[in-house]
Amino acid sequence: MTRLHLKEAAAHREIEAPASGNRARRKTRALELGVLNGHVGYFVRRFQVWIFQDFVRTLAPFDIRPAQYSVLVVIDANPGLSQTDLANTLGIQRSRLVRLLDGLEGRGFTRRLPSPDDRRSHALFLTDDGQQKLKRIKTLAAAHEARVKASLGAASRNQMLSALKAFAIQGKRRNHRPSI
Amino acid sequence: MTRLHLKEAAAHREIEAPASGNRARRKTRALELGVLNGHVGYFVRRFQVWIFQDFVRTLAPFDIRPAQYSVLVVIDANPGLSQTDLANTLGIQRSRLVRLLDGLEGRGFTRRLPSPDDRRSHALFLTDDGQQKLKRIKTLAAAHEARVKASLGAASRNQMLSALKAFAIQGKRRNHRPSI
DNA sequence: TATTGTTATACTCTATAACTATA
DNA sequence: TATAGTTATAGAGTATAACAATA
Repeated sequence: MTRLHLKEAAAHREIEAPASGNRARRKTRALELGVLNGHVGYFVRRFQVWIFQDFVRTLAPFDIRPAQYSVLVVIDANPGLSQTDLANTLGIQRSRLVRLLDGLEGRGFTRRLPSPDDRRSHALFLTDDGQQKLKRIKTLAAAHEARVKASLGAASRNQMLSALKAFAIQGKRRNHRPSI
Repeated sequence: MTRLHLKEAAAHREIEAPASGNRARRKTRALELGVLNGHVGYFVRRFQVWIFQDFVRTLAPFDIRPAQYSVLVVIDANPGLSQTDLANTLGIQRSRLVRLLDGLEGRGFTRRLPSPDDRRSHALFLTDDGQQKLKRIKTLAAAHEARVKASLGAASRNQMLSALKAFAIQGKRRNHRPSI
């Protein structure tokens, strides 16, 4: 307890100090991350936020967010799939997918057709317009991906991608829950 | 357009098929990820969600979430820092940090003391109890991290960590905004 | 004028539970 | 009984704008 207080006091003093170490007036202290340096999750999260920001910015002309993009892509790659299958594939809640599809359908990207063999479920398709727009969307997404690659370095990017894919595949065995 | 419709029809037929390829009755189709396979962001996001889920589950005895953990750790490593410095370090909004600290302070983890050299700002500290609890919290967090390492493989995990750190450091030069 | 902490608002997203109509 | 789609709710998190006190 005593030691802790001394430690606090010392650090407190540190910010009281002139802090003229760098240049004119130091605006931000150099901060320690402590044990966060040993947590992959911390850096993964920061990276993910940055990626999403860049994605949203890049896709702004189409007003498409990452989740919407993944929905469009998977429907395009698996026409006629059900909402449950789509939700499970993407690791999102069925209930969340409903509003996601409502939005995309309202904007003319997707359609819900009656499933031919189960009257409870829908068969999902892209509209013709949705298909055409998706092509252009994919071009912008590719530009985004190039930026990711550049900011990470091609080698690291490729290593990371295969490591994460291995994790994802392994995850299918890990549990059967919607989230990975 | 014709080709697209044919493609749709073919896939549609696929789900109409008996689908008895695997075992008794196939519950979920094997779905294609399409171009998502080329997007790091998709897999990073899935990984990040899994990590957070595991973290929350592991830290449940202390009811501590990732953001709260990172706040505690950085205050512990930089006693007396200001809210703005903390927010910038973690890449979160100043406005978000307010409620985060309200919660932690209400639970006796942290304290806001008046800054000695700027009456606008606060100097943040852990309470004695907060320090003691954080030690035990770190133990659980380490167990979580071991699980991350195991599910990723030690080699991939280390590569990923250093690649993400390099990205984060580079990001400090990239822009001065709070988000990385 | 600029910055610090704060309040407020809008959206996105995760997590759950429950309901209906089908199976 | 179980499943598909849906509705509703709670909470976390991002993004943004504005305000009072202080620099």
